[in-house]
Amino acid sequence: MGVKERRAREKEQLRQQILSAARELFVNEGYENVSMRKIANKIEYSPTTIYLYFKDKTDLLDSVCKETLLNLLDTLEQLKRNNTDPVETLRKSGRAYIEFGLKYPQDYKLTFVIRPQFQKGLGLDEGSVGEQVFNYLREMVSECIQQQIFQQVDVETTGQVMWSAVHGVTLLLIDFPDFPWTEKDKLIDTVIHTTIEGLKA
Amino acid sequence: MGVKERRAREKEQLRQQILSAARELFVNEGYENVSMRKIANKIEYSPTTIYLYFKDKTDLLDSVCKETLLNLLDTLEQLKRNNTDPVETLRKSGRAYIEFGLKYPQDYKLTFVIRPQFQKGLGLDEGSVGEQVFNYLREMVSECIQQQIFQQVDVETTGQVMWSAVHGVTLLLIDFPDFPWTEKDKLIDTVIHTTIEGLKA
DNA sequence: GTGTTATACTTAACAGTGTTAAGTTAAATG
DNA sequence: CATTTAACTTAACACTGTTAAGTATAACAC
Repeated sequence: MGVKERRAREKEQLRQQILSAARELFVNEGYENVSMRKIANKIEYSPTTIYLYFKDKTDLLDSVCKETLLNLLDTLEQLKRNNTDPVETLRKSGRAYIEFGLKYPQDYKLTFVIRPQFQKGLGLDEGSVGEQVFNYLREMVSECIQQQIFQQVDVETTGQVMWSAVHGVTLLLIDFPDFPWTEKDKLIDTVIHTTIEGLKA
Repeated sequence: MGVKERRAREKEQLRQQILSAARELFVNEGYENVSMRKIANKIEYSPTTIYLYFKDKTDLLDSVCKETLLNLLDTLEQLKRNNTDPVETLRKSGRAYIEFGLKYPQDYKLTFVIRPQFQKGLGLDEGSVGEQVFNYLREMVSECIQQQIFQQVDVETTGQVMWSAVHGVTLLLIDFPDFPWTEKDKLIDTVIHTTIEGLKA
């Protein structure tokens, strides 16, 4: 009975094709400026075919964002491998997070800014990839607290403060590219350094 | 020759009418979900009339955002009145900034997130209201540095770090209302406190 | 008061949007 | 080979931002 499996494989293949066409267009032209017809043209199918694979345009957005979060998670997880100093690991994680956002600015905005506008349900539900990313942060922060490096003992609050800092600088750098920023790397380092020192104090 | 002046006054009045109808709709229904026809209906004019007062929809957005920035600037300026301790003033300014964002979440997003997506030119040009807001921040930070309270001596970097922190927490609280945040006020206070302590260290 | 001009506004239209219902083609099953 | 089923398309609906052309009215000159 290999037929059904081949068909399923083909379906999955087209699904992926749609997804990557959508991502490419969303990223290059902006979510609002991409029409279902544009995506359809790119993959050489009729527009309505997409609706056989995705409920609607926001479902497509959802799936693109989920992929982005998986990529982010993967990037972060790779840092954990050789974690010696917990503070150094946290610092590196912060850097990696921001750099990820700057490397894929449109994907980042899509995931952390555009998506919430359309899907009130945050995508941080239990077991979701979004939650896994925040769990990673919790873990990093937790180790710093356990070693009594941080004054603040509440893991949740500490993690949220850290997230605020990196999220803030990432979005500002993306959204206001013409602003007379301090040298980019210096700004990023100072943001992370300041936050960590503040948590120590 | 009072006629021309009356006419000008009437034009300005309609312009304001359009603007406040647009703001109300943008805020309540989201920029994307508001059509020119909707705005026109609300003010009981034909859709094309709007184009006699605003170049296009993004121009309307621009004007709404400018008003928002003026409101924010006004809110901040009022804090400067009785400034005794510069650190305390900076702390209060940070709080006021975040609270402004949370009080008018849609206006905040419109100004600091949606607008940059449509208008690459940031609205932080010389002499703009946006620049005035950042100048306020510069001023606050500068006083802390002058009194040698902050270790970091670069006004620009310090200001940008501060902005990152408050911008970040504001947007996170707006965009992920269902996330299990620490008690909101505690989070805000900790973000500001951490950043300021970090800058001292 | 009448004719002319400029201003303010509207109507109609274009090319595009997300999405659905109905119709068609082609492949797998009996 | 006939039938069922899955995959895909066509046509349409109600909407979008925006422009060109047309209309009515108010202000002006005489």
